[in-house]
Amino acid sequence: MRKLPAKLASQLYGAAELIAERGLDGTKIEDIAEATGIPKATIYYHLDGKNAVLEFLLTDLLEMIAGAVGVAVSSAEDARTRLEAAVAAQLGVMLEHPFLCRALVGDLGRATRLPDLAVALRSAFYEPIEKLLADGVADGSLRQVADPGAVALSVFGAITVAGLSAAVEGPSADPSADAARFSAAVSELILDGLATPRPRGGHESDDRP
Amino acid sequence: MRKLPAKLASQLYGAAELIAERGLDGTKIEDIAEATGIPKATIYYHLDGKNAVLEFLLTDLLEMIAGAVGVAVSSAEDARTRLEAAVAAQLGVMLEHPFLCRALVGDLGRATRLPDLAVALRSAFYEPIEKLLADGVADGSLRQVADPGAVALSVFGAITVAGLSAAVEGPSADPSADAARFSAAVSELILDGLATPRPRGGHESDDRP
DNA sequence: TTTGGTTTGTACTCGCAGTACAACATACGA
DNA sequence: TCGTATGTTGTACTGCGAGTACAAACCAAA
Repeated sequence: MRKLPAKLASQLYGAAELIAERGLDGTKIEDIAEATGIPKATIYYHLDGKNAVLEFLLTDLLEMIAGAVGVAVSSAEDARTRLEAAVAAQLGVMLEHPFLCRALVGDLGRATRLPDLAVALRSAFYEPIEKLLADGVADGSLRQVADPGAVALSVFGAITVAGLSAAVEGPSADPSADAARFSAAVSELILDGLATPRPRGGHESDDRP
Repeated sequence: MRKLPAKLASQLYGAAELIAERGLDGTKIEDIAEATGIPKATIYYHLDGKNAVLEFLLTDLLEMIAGAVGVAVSSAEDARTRLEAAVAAQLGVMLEHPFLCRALVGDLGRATRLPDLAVALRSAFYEPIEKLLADGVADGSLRQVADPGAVALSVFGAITVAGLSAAVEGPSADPSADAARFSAAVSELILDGLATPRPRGGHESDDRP
């Protein structure tokens, strides 16, 4: 349980695809043992069971996301720009780890029921956004909205679902290209909205009379 | 298996809260039997096991959502207005059935692995939105976006995550008020975006120099 | 009353998570 | 060199709970 040696940790990733594909329930500990090359007895020596395997993998993913987003968010730009960067960062990490993402969707329920993970989830995904929205109002780069909490939640949903479903579509040949595509789409949506009055970013051209 | 008598169906809903709370794995068939008053043997007579219980409940939820959204979408208004109505409809149903929603999040993985459900999920949530966006471009009430598929996905995410997490927060005293609140926030986001240039709906007042 | 669907209790099988434990490896001092 | 501590692994076992088998009711209709 404590501090899982690096070698084993890296081997454990071999289980991600399995879990992503069949769900944790559909995956026997023996399968994990076989896929990772770590014998069952050893797994149990270090980890408190199946859930702990998932927890380990997902914690890692969440930390990567939180890290990347953290960097994106802490630049000196205005909040609007940082929001775009955060979107790109989150989607970038997610698309780089499609199996982990799929495992996350697949066992989201379990994940939210593992207290540590629930916290990690919140701090990886939701909190940075919440903060950016507040910053944006302060620096004038984002609008004041009526219900910031609910909006932050939606923004979080927009980003995350895009990433998750991209990951579910199966691993792509060029994750970073996909990430760029999705991140442009998401940013376009959450910054400029869908209603017709002219956007302002400028990289658009929909003038047809 | 087929056509589960109405009486049993209604009793089965008694299992929703249980499943929402502990996840399907954490819920023994015996627990379900006890909670619903339907003896285990009878459950197995009609249903193909635990998954089928979940499938039954979620199919129902998804049909309710698809139905409500379907109505909202088929009015004579322009697409923008119908989009708002669809958001409100989806959130309305979701908040009316918090336990089912929680069960859905909790066992999303299983849900997506049950083929019928995956289809129902798509057609309840995603497809109507996709269509509305296209309609909106056609009737001029919504912008043309660069990547409609990805944007539709994000919109879907924005709505659904808002609803889901509202449901997870625990059942509210006044679901329809919450639904209205969330639906306003989501519509505000996806229609007008967050960037600073003036919104156009008009019910905003953030002029502070 | 017979027939055919339901309902339910009881008792069973069986797969798999988790545990126990013994044998072995490795390492680091003394 | 031994001893002690810490990891590694095989093997055999326990226990829980899903799903099954089945027989005995039950309840229409015909």
